[in-house]
Amino acid sequence: MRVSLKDVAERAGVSIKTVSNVVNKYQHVTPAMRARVQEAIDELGYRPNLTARHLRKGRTGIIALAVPELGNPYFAELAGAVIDAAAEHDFTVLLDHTRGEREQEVLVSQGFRARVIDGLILSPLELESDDLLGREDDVPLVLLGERQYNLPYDHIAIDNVAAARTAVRHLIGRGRSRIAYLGARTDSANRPANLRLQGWREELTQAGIAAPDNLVGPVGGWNRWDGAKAMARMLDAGVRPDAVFAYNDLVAIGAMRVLHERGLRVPWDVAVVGFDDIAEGQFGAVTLTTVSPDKQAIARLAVASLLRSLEGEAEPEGRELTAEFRLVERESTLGRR
Amino acid sequence: MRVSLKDVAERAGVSIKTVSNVVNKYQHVTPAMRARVQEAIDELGYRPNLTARHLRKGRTGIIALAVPELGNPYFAELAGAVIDAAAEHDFTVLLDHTRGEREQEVLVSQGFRARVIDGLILSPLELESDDLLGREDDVPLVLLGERQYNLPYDHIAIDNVAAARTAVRHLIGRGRSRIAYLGARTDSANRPANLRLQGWREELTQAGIAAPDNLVGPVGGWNRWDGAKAMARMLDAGVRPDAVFAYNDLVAIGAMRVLHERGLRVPWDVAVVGFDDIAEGQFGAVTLTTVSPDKQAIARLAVASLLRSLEGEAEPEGRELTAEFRLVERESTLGRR
DNA sequence: ATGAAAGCGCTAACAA
DNA sequence: TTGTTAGCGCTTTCAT
Repeated sequence: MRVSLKDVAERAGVSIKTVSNVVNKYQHVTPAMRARVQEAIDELGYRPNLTARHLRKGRTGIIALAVPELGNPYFAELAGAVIDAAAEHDFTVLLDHTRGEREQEVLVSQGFRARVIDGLILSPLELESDDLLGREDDVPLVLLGERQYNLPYDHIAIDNVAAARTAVRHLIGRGRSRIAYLGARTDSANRPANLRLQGWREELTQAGIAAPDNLVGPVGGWNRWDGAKAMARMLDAGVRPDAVFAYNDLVAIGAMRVLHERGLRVPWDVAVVGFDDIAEGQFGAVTLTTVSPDKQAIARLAVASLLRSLEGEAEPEGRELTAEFRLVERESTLGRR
Repeated sequence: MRVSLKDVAERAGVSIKTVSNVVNKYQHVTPAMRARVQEAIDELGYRPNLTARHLRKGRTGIIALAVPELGNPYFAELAGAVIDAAAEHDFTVLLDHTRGEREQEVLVSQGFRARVIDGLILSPLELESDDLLGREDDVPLVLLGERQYNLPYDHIAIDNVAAARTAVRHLIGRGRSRIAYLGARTDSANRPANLRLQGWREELTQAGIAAPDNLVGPVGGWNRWDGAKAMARMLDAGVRPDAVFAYNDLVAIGAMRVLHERGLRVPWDVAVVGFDDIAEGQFGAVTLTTVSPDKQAIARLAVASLLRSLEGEAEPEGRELTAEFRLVERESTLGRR
């Protein structure tokens, strides 16, 4: 069996408390005593049992992060940022994925698998407000992403409408006028407004440019294939945009592949702007102009929000916390330099 | 404070044990009693404290996975597979990343951050055998990846030499004769043999094709930029391969970008084969031929290995466990169909 | 500065 | 079938 505090105490001929004091770097221990205990610790190869410590303290030092899927580089990169942000506060991260399925998201929010945690960061895709309304779990929760909820949980995102408008404005500035939006989810009727779609519409309207429905491409998901299919469908329908603003980089990349297959040149025939600034967009035959959310800031804000509820024991407030974004201009709108 | 078993027991007017029996779905409980206890549980909103259970059972149900970085889609996709494989056995996954830094890898292997775990899956990049030799941590460990160690820990990988040979054979079959290898790490002198490089050399030699040193491109890392720099350096040196076998897909993608910039057409001027089969390779202007390791199998084997040491309490054996791979042929060697 | 002892919430051996 | 009780290993008053 593993050595415990008691074993060390016996070996050193002192009480458990003293050993505990040494382990926890308590101030008032005589150097001699400290050395003696340390020797016993080293000899026995003692390592504290964190589970016991957690039970006693009521904290585990673990926070969970649940994202739709790690195969989406945005979430993988975000997860990396969260791990780093958590580590700064000596927290470690339990990772789960929901496949973007509502049922999975609900389970996670209720603490289905990860009940050993001090807090939960959830990035929902399908979750509805109602699902969180009767939440029984008392673990602090913070929400990430474009979806908006009117709930007593902090929500962290960038200003999606402003970001979308920035992207569309950039395209207009490059002389485009038939700007498509790729990535509308029209499958579920009562789905709340898509903020990026809204931003697209607002900016076009303000510029006095038409925003017809046939320039809005619906998708079944937000991956490369979904983008490819949506782009193909639009072109097959005879619609010929001179620019595409995609829900995210993956959709944009899928769309670019189809444009390439059809002999349409990016950006000359069709300019493309994505969203997320995943590393993949910096390579490929045509690098991708994209909205770059500050992932580090999002991660830091999320962890800080959790820490806040953890320390204050205050009631959750449902604050809207906003991270910065910037437009990164690359070849898919500028062309090769 | 949270409700505990005791609270429920009092409320229901039964003993703690009975409540525990109900919670743990113990067989021999009368339906009436079960209903009564369940009612109390629901009324009080009782949720078991897993930390206490863990302390008692000596197990946490958590395994840790440490990869170099989640920004590399291969590791992100692998992490997803591990999460799924672990979930099948009711384990959750704590994720950590090492940035491929030896020091971080050592810390993780010693249980630096994640000491609340039942097992550890580590995918090392820089770690040396010596680092693991004096390992104090008694948590079961399993190693992943190309590096080979002669240590009493299970190691899971595909047959890297065979995989590399398959890739090179494919290129030879496409009529290529000046096949470069991109991704040699020559920075640390005493680095063990690079199995993929070895496979490249073996296959060329067997085919009676020269394998000169100037066709071996050294890299500083295994990301897209490293691939781009290595490719550029080789071309700048006046070396003109007609094919490139890259250490992984990211290096291949970086190389393809440079080839594109220089007006060299893939696959006509230069064919490219990668390694990992990340989703990104299926898109882009030219889809990527690649060696596809069975990530699900790797994940399953890793989890199974951990479970084995957990249950058997047997001494670690240092088995070599091999997952399958296959070559996925795409446009970067076949051209557009 | 150090020790004694209670107890965090749970499981499991033993009793009834 | 259900109850009693002894810890799992640690932290933390309260004494000394």
